[in-house]
Amino acid sequence: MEDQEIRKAGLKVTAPRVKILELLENSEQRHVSAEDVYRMLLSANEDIGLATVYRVLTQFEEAGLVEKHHFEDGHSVFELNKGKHHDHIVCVTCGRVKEFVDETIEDRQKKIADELGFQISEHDLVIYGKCLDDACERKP
Amino acid sequence: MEDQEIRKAGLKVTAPRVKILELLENSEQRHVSAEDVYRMLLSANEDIGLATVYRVLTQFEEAGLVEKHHFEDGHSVFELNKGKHHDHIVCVTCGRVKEFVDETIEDRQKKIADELGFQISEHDLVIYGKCLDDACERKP
DNA sequence: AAATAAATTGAGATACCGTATCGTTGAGAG
DNA sequence: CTCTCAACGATACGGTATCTCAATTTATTT
Ligand SMILES: [Zn+2]
Ligand SMILES: [Zn+2]
Ligand SMILES: [Zn+2]
Ligand SMILES: [Zn+2]
Repeated sequence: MEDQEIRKAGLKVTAPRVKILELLENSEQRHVSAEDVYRMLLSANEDIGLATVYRVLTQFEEAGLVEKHHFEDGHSVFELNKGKHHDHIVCVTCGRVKEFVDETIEDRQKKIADELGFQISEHDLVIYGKCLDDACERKP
Repeated sequence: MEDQEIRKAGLKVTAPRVKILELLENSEQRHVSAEDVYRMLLSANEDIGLATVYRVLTQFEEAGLVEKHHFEDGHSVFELNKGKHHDHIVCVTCGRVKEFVDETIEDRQKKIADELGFQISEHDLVIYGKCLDDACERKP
């Protein structure tokens, strides 16, 4: 269960942590903000404070359970760590997010960092555009 | 002078706009935050409000005079628009920023957007790492 | 199972970046 | 020069995220 993962991360097993991890694993959307999580918890009648949501997500990030990304629209989004790196393409209209991996891009970045004298630690690549999905429309 | 550029952008030529544009053109650092600009203006004994700095930078961005980027450390940074697109590599220790252009990466992104059904509008690629500069150390 | 020490929680206060408001000032057209 | 409206500075405000703190809960030790 989730209990094991939480324990393995060096954290005590508490109701909020279990609920949030469950939620991330079962969520329709892979990429969710802290507010998204908070609202989902409210819908599920879970009495968990917003501060706790931020705290737990941050702890999960530090433990490597989740990753945090900054998209342009303002707030951070979190996603379960799948283990393999990927980048994102985001629809500027409907917010849909897709993931991709391109080894060529990855390799070029290593080369660039090398040439410019940087020991690369990570990178963020986000492509923004308009998706061609039929149901694409601005969110309320 | 700067007056021409501002006029060409469709904006009235006012002291704050001229001062801020001068500052961007003469600044040691190409990539500066609104707060940076504000502090530099204070140092130069210019009596310009922070709200005006934000306003003017935003107007410059809308006019295409400057570009705005989000790095991970929190606040936005602005830079004069050089006309040609480039990406950034940022030192996580000292904050040094270098620019690069890689046509291979640019091409791959177009291809990816195409394959995933997105009409690409822009992208943000930032590499983070530790620079090998002698004077690299965490800022106060 | 009860006691204990330490970590975690929720509510609210607080911090931070950036924007909106508003009365005053000043650019620039006529 | 006059007049009009954009732009200004100060300050209040908004949204996201963090901090504080008393009360609770966990997990370990009797
Ligand atoms: Zn869309
Ligand atoms: Zn992802
Ligand atoms: Zn740049
Ligand atoms: Zn450095």
